Amino acid sequence: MNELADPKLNHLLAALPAEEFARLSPHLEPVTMKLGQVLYESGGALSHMYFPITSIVSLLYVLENGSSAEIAVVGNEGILGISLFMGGETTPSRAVVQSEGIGYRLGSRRLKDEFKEFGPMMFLLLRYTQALITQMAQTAVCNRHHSVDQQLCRWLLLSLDRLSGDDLKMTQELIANMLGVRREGVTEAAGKLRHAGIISYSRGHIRVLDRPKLERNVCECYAVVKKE
Amino acid sequence: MNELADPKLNHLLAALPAEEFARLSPHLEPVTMKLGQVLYESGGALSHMYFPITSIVSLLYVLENGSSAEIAVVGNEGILGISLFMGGETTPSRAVVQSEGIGYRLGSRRLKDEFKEFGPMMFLLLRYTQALITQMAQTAVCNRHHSVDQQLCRWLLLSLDRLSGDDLKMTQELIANMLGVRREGVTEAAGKLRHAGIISYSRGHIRVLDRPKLERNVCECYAVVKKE
DNA sequence: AAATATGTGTGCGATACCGTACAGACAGGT
DNA sequence: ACCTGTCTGTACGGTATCGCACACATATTT
Repeated sequence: MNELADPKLNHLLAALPAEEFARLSPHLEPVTMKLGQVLYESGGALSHMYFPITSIVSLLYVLENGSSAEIAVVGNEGILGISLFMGGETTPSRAVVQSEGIGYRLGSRRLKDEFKEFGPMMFLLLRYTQALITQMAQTAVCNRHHSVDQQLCRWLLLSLDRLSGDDLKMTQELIANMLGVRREGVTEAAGKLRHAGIISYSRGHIRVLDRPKLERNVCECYAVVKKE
Repeated sequence: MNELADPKLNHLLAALPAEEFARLSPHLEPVTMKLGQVLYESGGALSHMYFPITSIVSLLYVLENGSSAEIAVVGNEGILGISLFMGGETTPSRAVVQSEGIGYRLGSRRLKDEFKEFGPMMFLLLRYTQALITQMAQTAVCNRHHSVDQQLCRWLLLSLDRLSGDDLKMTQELIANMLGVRREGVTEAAGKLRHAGIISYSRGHIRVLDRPKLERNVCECYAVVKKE
């Protein structure tokens, strides 16, 4: 990668006043995030905080028996590694790259120093954490009360919002992991959407054809999370 | 109430260094929390932060159609109103008193001032928030993957841990609201536990007879949340 | 070209939970 | 003692999701 993306494409970094950004930017390290890459393991130590630019990362919570559920999604609107400044050294969830792309990262030491300046960075991080909590809560109720069909719509839209095009590279198997349902359930729900002419897909490539229709199928949870 | 409880029975206040506690304590206002009382409405403004002593409060997330799910429980180990210092003026969830009791509260203005001292209070609050996030995440996966039976066990144990005795005052209807299931589902699950000699109950009074057995029925989620 | 791996479609029966309906048990007030 | 409201027990069909099994299609490797 010869051309480096502007760190300010991450909304959080963009919201930082010039002075703070200048102080931080020498320490920002560009990283490419590969599909399926695990940034944090659940219970593991955190060495960096990540600022996605074109990538999307899922926060998964994994049970002992291996079944899992997505509790939040982070794209260029947010950051990964909030536990770092919240006081824990470890994170309870696993962070998996859901859509390949680039981003920046910041060493934990540097981040903590910046946080302890009690400046704009701290308030930004806290406000984002608040938004993340909201997203988690909404996801939790959605899990409980809405059908797989609806959840798939929500998931597609949330992913789409964080990407430029109408394409996403993602197998039904992986989506099933995120939603915490069977792969067959996703196949069926996706089949309905395809039949309705809303999406098309094949072997790990999904294309959204009719976004307005997709939005008419989704549950209220999408709007709430989007507002963030 | 002539006799006032010691504010330090709240773990968070207890963890505060003497100096900070002295500064805060004149502003702590004792409150009684009645069963079913709503401390915060979802989307509403927050005037105070609450420190439960003998009460237990549930954080509920309510959908448009009225169905709800509990996303976290707070007793004397924690606080209510984290949105206050996280930067939002409103909270996304509804806070309902689940077990009658007393507590203290602190005006939002005073709290924010204290938070901005960037002292021990801030770090305590942040660490607790981290624990709360963990609890929310665990609850979310539990919702998705575990049976009503297991969730009821978890719920009973979590409530019990925050009380002194083996009794709780709580109808099956309310438990159902918390777990986001039908009342009949709770009746059935509770019936099984009673039949197994683990609990007894009648008209809003539940008594746990055999806690070890209850713990053998619960899912892993309980242990994780308890560790906090 | 053949062999293998990966992703998707489909078709069961099993089951957990839902929605609804109603009956009985108990508490409190008049 | 009665009425009324609240809490609990039970039943029944309906449905979404599960768990499993297997066929098929399309990439990827050999």
